[in-house]
Amino acid sequence: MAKSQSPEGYDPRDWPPFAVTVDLVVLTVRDSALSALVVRRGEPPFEGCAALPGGFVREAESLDRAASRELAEETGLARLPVHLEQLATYGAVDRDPRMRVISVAYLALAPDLPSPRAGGDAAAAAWTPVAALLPALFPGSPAAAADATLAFDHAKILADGVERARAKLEYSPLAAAFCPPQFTVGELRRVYEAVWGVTLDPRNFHRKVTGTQGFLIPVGDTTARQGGRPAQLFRLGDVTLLNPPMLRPA
Amino acid sequence: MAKSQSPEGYDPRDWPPFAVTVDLVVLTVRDSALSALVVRRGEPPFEGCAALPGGFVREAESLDRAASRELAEETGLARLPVHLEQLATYGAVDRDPRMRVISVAYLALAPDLPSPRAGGDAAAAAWTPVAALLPALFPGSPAAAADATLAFDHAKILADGVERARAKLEYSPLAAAFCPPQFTVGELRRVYEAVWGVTLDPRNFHRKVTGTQGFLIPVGDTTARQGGRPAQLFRLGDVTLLNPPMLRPA
DNA sequence: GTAATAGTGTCTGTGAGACACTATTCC
DNA sequence: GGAATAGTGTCTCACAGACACTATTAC
Repeated sequence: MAKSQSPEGYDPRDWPPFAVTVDLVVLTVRDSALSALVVRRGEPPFEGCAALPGGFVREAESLDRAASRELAEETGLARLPVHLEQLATYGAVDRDPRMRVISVAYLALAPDLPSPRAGGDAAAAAWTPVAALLPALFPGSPAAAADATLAFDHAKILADGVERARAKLEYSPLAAAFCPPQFTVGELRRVYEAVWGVTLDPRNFHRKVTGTQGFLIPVGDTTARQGGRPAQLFRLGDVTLLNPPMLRPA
Repeated sequence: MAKSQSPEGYDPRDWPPFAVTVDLVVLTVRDSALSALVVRRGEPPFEGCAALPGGFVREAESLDRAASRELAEETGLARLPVHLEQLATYGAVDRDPRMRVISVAYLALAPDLPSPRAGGDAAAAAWTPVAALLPALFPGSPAAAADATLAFDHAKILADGVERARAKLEYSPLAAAFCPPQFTVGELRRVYEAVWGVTLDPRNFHRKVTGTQGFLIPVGDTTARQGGRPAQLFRLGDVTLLNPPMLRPA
């Protein structure tokens, strides 16, 4: 930004125009499986492939606003109780064969929504288990289905998003973004297990998570959503950083 | 990217053109102070302010290539022994008063280079202590000088870059990117102290860093660059993740 | 000698993981 | 009763931080 050839201001010839889009990695936990929102492409290139939802940034909106607008459009829900943060930007010259596109990817974490999308958009978005899209991230999972190939560089973007989510669960209370407002320790544990792709000792997990100051606030009620002994309900506390962190097993 | 109004392909009217730039947060440790490379603006807006080096992305180069090209131009060095990674993208509507600019920021970590810049560019880049640019990041440092105000949203970008560097020192061997190819434990400790803005116990630091498998490889030689008992020289090992991590003091 | 830096040893508290055990529900 | 989930207690090992002590240089 400091090196224009015309020091008095910007000459349009100085800067080649780029198309700027936002792509969304929207994750949730459904049936104990980490799942991502994908659309089905109906036209070339990559016709028939799965793709991440996204769209062009408008002239008068910030990147953050473009991301939340696209998220609302794709899910059909206006006020979404989700976490949304910028992930990274992808700008390889040939990432879109038609033209030069810079894509700013965002990561969204959502609780298991009753219906993936109720709105009336052309390409219906659907939840797909990440293990089917990127088997390499979940060792031991079956090979990817043929129709689970992601278009463009979206496999890389999704992988980066999953890795970001995995890392954030360690030192932030973000796992609760996958849960309803009130949840049990067991539900929270299943989130960690689904995102990390591991199994955790329920007893150590319980002791650790309830012992971390400010993470979980008991609501005082109990529930028996899973069968077995009813569990205490909690809501998320106000910490932004977990201390000590929840470390992934080595 | 999935929601063009003209499904057969892209119509230029679909996507408003944006200028795309890269901005660089280049950090080094000079005289035990974390310092950043800044240029002095010679024209409005923000005339006379400090700014991060950067420039427009060219039509046929990737974002990563644009960043390393700008870095080479600003430092005047062709083959730089630096770490370079993408930081984040800044796209507020009014971040540049003249036009809509999307800026992809990159973070570079460099050893203390003999001369900040030998090349012949208009705005000479100079190393400035981060504590002078962003006193809030270093509690106890004197207030910022008047000429240390950063242009545009560069204060936020620099703060994000410093925070990224601080976090990466914990779980990656990236502190060595601030050191020459061979270095002592004391030099490495001064890097941690400068970046984190803390003082560390030299004895515990030594035991911990030499005990982390794969981090430091003894070269077999010694040096007495600091006066006092000569210290062993090490080179960086081949780990990419420190286990256990070097945790910042709470 | 003193000052300065390098490096080792030892103790103590905290926390992670393994796992025995009890509690409360549904069937 | 048995199966399933919730929750507590206890043990062991690893590591972070505090700090005494020795080692090797420059002056």
